[in-house]
Amino acid sequence: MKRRPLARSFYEKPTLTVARNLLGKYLVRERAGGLFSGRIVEVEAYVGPEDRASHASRGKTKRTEIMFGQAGLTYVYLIYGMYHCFNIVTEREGYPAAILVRAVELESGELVDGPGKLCRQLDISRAHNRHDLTLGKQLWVEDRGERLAPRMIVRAPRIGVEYAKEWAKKPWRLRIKGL
DNA sequence: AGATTGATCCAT
DNA sequence: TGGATCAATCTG
Repeated sequence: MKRRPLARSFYEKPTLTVARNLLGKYLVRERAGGLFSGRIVEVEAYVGPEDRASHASRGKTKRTEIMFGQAGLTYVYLIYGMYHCFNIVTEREGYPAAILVRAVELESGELVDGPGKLCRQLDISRAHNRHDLTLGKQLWVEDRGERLAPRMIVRAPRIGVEYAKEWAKKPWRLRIKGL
């Protein structure tokens, strides 16, 4: 099967637009045994330097500088010393924004619900930090023709960011309805 | 509700 | 250099 990674232009757009467009796309992982993929069913947007829920809101550090970088690259970090979270950088260079992929549906139909479990399942770790998703190697996102009507997308506040006060209320978690 | 676990960040 | 924090998950 031909590899058709989404182009950089897909990611160089307003983060909420990219987030919406990511739902129904496929996250593909290349392993020794072949290709494994999951249909993206839930994401969260982290947008701009003001967003207190975003790691980038405390400025550019060694860890977070990737969020200020080129769209279409990954931001993978370790959380609670145990779990990895997989994010995709969006928008223009210099503007910190990314999308956390929270849940996918495997080819088997199994729902992998939660960013830590998702990374464990697809064997994604910090080794994949700053990986370029537009190359179609090891890890990428592809379009398999699914188009979601707006009414199929449910918006809700982001998980686990209560410390962000006002920003925690923003409905920047997007999920395919019925999952 | 509590424990887990270690990288990161910043101030003591 | 020490300690608080954390975009999560599991167990009870």
